[in-house]
Amino acid sequence: MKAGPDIAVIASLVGDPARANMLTALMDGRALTASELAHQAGITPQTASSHLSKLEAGGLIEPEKQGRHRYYRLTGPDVAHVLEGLAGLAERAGHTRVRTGPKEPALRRARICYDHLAGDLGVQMLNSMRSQRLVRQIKQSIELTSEGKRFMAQALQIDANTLVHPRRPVCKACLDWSERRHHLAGTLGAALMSRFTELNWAARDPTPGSRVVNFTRTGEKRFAALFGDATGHALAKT
Amino acid sequence: MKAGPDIAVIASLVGDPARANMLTALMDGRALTASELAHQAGITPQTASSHLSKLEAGGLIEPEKQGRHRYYRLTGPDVAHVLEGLAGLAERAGHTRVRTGPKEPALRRARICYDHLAGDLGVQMLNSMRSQRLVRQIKQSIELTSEGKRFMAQALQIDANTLVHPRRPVCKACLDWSERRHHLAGTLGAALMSRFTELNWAARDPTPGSRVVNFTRTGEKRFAALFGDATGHALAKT
DNA sequence: TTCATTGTTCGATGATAGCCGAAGCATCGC
DNA sequence: GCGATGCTTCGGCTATCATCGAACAATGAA
Repeated sequence: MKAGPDIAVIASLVGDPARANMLTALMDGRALTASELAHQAGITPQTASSHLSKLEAGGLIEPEKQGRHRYYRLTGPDVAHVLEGLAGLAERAGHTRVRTGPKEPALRRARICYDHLAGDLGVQMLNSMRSQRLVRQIKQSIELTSEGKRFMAQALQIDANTLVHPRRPVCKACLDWSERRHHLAGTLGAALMSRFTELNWAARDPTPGSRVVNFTRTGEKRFAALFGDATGHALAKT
Repeated sequence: MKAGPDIAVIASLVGDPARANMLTALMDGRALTASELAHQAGITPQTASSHLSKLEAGGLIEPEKQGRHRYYRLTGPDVAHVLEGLAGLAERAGHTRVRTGPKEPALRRARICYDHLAGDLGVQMLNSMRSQRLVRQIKQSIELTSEGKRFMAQALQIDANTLVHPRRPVCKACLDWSERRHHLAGTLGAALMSRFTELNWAARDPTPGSRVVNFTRTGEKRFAALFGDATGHALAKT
């Protein structure tokens, strides 16, 4: 008579409180690690692992391995839209919820990730480079366009030809620790960071062990002039 | 730490296969009886009753009592949108489903409901009257506008003043047995039907006990000229 | 009234699924 | 190499919840 589960299987995935908490934590387009999602949902890692594999099998989230971590994000904006719709119905029915807060503002703003720029400004830079078509991103791999090469030479005196390295890519998308979006790694990312310090636009914080990067006033202006503040909006797919 | 159920409660309502089947059966905006929804879901009436009260408590459906029956419909187009979104995600994940078929075409087309016109044409007539602003509908109650009175007098020689009755309203929305949308009842509905027979536009089927109404060729043309074929689209609320 | 139909409530049963402890891989840093 | 961290798999426990039988309430028809 009737067909299989259909929308019920998807809805039941969202229907579990633990999974729903995970999904709402991912709604802004960021990617979170499995253990963070477990913490968000208030469950142990082993339970979270079970939930995450179910969500992945249902096509709601997709993983990205990065070292020991496993980052999860929503598979697309349509998933977020459905979640928003459900939240709307829930609100209409009288249910509410709370939000989380930020922490460590300086570290979130700008910091060193190995040898390149990370944090809010790092993500912002890559977003701007994408929208200016300085780079072209196919899946995980990024490459510099011809306009990008011109831009690097002209604005920052970086010769793209000197960046090629036998064991390291020129451009690489690196998942950002605080923003949970990609910023630019690779030899270009490193070259940009060292250029910023050479030009006195920015410097690593003197406190030993700190990874905070402090921008000077003029440095921040010049940076903004080159890489705007094209703050990617919430649902943009990294 | 975390707030209440939030979207999980809503999603878990849709997450049960039986409830999901009920909701998808309601997605086209029609209203169905409790027992029909039970049949759609393949469960017994008592189980369906439990599900329906939960869905109603969750604000996804709303009931309308009509005689012995209890018709349920979605509370609004937003519910249907969320269900569509879930169906999209389910389809993307590889799940499918089937559809039901029609039956009893003549009876669905046009028939007598007590003393007025029901079926596809009955629903069509009320829809057309609404879009022509001949009637004004507030909630369940319908009233004839001044244009409506003019229209009735001019096109069909019906004097609205003769329709008032101590114990029966002039206009009344009556839930349609086959279409599951409203058609026009009340003294106006009855007057229209008898006028149609007087004008030889339509006649009750001669077979004893049949409630089918047969329209003549010219009758169908005249009827269409007055009440167009403003087929209400799926998500229009009744 | 009496009967039939529709829909509800109650109670018991059963199966699904979330949950965690313990152990097993994989990766990173030393 | 070693230990630490992050994540997964396995096994068993428990609770929630869908399901149906039976009885009850409400409405319409004869």
